[in-house]
Amino acid sequence: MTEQTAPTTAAGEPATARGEQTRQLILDTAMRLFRERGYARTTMRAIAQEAGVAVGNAYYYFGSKEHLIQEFYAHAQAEHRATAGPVLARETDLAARLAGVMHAGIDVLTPSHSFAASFFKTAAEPTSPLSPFSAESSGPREAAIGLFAEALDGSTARFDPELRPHLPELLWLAYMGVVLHWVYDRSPGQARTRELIDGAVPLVDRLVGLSRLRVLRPVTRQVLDLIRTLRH
Amino acid sequence: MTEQTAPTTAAGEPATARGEQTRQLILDTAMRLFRERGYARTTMRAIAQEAGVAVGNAYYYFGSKEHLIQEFYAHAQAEHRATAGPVLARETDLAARLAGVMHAGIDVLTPSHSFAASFFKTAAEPTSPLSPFSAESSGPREAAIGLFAEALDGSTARFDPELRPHLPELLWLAYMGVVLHWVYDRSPGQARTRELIDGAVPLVDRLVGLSRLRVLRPVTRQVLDLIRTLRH
DNA sequence: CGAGCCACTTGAACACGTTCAAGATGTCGC
DNA sequence: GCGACATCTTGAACGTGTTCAAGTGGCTCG
Repeated sequence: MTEQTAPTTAAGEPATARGEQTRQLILDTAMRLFRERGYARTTMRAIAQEAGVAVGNAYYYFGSKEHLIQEFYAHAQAEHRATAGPVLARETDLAARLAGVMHAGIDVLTPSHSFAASFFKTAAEPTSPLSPFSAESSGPREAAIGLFAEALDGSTARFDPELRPHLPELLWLAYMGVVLHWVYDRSPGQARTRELIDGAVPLVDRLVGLSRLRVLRPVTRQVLDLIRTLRH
Repeated sequence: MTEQTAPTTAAGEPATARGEQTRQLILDTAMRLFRERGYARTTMRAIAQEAGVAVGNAYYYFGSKEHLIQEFYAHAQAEHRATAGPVLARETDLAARLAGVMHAGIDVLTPSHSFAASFFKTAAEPTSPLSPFSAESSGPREAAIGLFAEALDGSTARFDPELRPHLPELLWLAYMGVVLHWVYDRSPGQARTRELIDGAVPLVDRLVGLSRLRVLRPVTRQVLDLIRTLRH
């Protein structure tokens, strides 16, 4: 269904106060039901009924069931920024800043872990507008990468300056790996993922520092060459 | 639907020659249609009709539409092994062996790139039996990891022996990253992914060799500690 | 105050994956 | 040959996401 043509733009934005209200009502109801029953077991009919509107009305505001998730996505992104703010204002150590940003991201996602898996399913599809690599997601993606740029620039860490242009994106990619782990993490409270962050961040910190080392210069160059090749 | 209880076992294996034949017929038809029209646009009704059987008959042999993909999955795994065989018999250089295994994997997948994306969508769901990390996939997964163990052991490369127990799985993980890139790769013939392999393999080769370096001993330890922590 | 317009709302209808009770087909023991 | 049993095979029916032609309501302009 989504295979041929993924919807490129969301359904119409509301133009009146009444519309805005209905839209919010449907969205809130959907999020509540998703959390209560999970994504798959929440039907569009149930959402409409609980919200007291017709099924077609939900489709007036949201192009598909997936688009309801996209809202959640954007919301989480904004919350991530807000939650990471204090840490970035306080810490100067790179490891602390990175850990802060990553933990903040997981903090925001945690209450939704149960249905984030289904969310992830559709997000994983390359043609889906929900994909973190898609053009439609470029806004939130850039914002997230910016968060890592900020974590980097506000720190006292020293590293090979050649790395600077690409490091934020690499860190974001590592964070995507963490999120991937989190999605699959069945340990209570996703504690395993917390351990992953706490273990991986010092490692990354150390590697970044090592980039100043002479022996590793060729490796750094090789990494950068690879990135440049892939980028065109 | 798959959210609550993912089907743990495939539908009944055929017990008669007739059954085996019907099963094969349905499978071949499905694969043909998947390639022709893509996964989403191929309906179970179409498969049944083209195969000349009733819709319910397909469900007698395959628990769901996803299970049809699982067949493809297993088949590709076996083919990967076969395709990688000659390279592993010929080469002794680690980089050449790794590149051989990875290129062989992509070779096998390439004809199915168009519908592998949809395949990937369901495989990405953590609760899906199709997930490369799932218990149901442990057979193919172990086989794939074994392929990398073989690539490692048959090579002349030297590295920190402490790495040996974990390296095959790490290499497999890197390969999963390559596959992920391939799925998203829209360049003609997925040439970009080939470049990724050719660029990343020498890098991995070099890093593995560097593990013997004194300065990097702490980093190696840190990596191994992290892995051990995550593994329990 | 009325006509026209636009934003919104409705719910029946559609196509799809999936289920299942009923039947058809073969095979084996006697 | 024949009954009994396991192995298939059938297609109508169900629940789902989604569409769309037909409304409904309130606002503006004259």
